[in-house]
Amino acid sequence: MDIYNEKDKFYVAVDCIIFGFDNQKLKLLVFDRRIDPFKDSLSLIGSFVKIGESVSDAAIRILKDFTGLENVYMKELKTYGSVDRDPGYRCISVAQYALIRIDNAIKKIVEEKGARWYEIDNIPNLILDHNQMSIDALKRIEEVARYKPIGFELLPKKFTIPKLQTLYEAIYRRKFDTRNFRKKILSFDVIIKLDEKDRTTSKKGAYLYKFDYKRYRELQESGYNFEI
Amino acid sequence: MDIYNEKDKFYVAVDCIIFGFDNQKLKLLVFDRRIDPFKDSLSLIGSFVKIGESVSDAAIRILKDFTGLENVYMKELKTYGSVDRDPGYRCISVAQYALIRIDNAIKKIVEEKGARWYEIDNIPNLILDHNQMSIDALKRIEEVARYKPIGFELLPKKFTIPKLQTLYEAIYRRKFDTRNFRKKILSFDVIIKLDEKDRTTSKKGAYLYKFDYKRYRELQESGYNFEI
DNA sequence: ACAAAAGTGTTTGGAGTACACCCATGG
DNA sequence: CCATGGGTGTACTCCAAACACTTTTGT
Repeated sequence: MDIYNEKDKFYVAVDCIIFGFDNQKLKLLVFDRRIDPFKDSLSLIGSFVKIGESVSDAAIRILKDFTGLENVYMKELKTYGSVDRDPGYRCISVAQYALIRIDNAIKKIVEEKGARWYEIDNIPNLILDHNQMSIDALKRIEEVARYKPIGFELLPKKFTIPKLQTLYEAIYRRKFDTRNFRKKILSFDVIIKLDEKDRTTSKKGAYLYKFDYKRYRELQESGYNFEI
Repeated sequence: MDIYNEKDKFYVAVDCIIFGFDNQKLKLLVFDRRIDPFKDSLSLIGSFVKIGESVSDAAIRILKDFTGLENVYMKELKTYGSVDRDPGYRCISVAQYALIRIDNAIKKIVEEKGARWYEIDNIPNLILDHNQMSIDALKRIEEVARYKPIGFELLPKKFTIPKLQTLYEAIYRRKFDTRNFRKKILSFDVIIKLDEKDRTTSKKGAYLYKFDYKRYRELQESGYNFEI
């Protein structure tokens, strides 16, 4: 074992599966490739890891290069390592999924970069194994959302409970009962009611809340379970 | 982006975190390295992925080479990709965790290979980031065991309910109530009672059961939840 | 007969689910 | 004044958790 053989060296790529929420639907960020290989096809964003860079740093760099975003919720999904996954050269990809807030700033940035949001049940053909990555990432989000409050990563800093509910309904593709949903969310005791209302979606207006990261971490340390 | 640079090529390793259960404690399989680098240190098993081999095939090959085992429950844990994780050369490792049944055959094999089982809360110093891998894998097992019946992978084909309970107590490091545990396990309806008894641990003898993989898959397809 | 593990039921509290109406406001 | 989305309470069901004694049999 442990025989060093120069032939057995690989390109290592990072591909990012980026999800956003536009207050209605859960969406995937897809890029129109302007350069070869696969020019004019659709793909996720990705790039090779540089030899002097950690895989996670590469992921952060790639996300920033393509979207301008930093401090984004991003986690490793899994490694895609089949021999023939990329016909051009032998390359393994460490896929990462990211959750971002869609606001006007990001909207503009991504459009400039030739990107588009697609609804998750209407994803177009992507290059290589990028469709599989998207499917796997979506499944992972469903799993993770079950016991970690990742939903807040997709919402603006200030959000209303009805929006939060719409988000979870988008993730799980089913409706929740308003009263039960509120009860559950509030019972976690990790969101703080603000004195402002959001009147953009109703005349009455809905109270804005913010996520209490500090309290969340406290509860998490003590083994609390956020199962939705 | 996508600039091919021969310099940016990596060795890709697979390291396997192998857990076993000896009817009492959950244990980790650790190897005494007989070759350089790190000769005479302790480590997990691992090797480089070959250029013509998928990452998952490499994992299967490595496990077989070191333990002789095939058809083992093995899943990807995560990728370890820091720049300085291996001082010798730039190398990323795709760690995999595996669950195996400890029987006499495997006992003999692993001893011949210079391997030893260590109790999970008494793991010695391992090379590189292998201690971190073990910690991460253990945490993952706890998570997965919560909603998938992976426990059966660690037990003999025929097992008793008290043994199954001991296993879960080893994974979660806490005691369960006998009556509630039985009730829960039997309610899943995925184990089949046999006509034999195991009398090795008591005079009365405990009925042996086997896992019903077919039924398990059926239930899984229909979205059943095996939360312990 | 006794030690040691296997096996068995019931009660209780809390959480999930189902369900329908009033509120506030802008137009 | 009415249309629209926001917000609230209760009853029922079911599952998890707590809890103690009997059975079997080798020694």
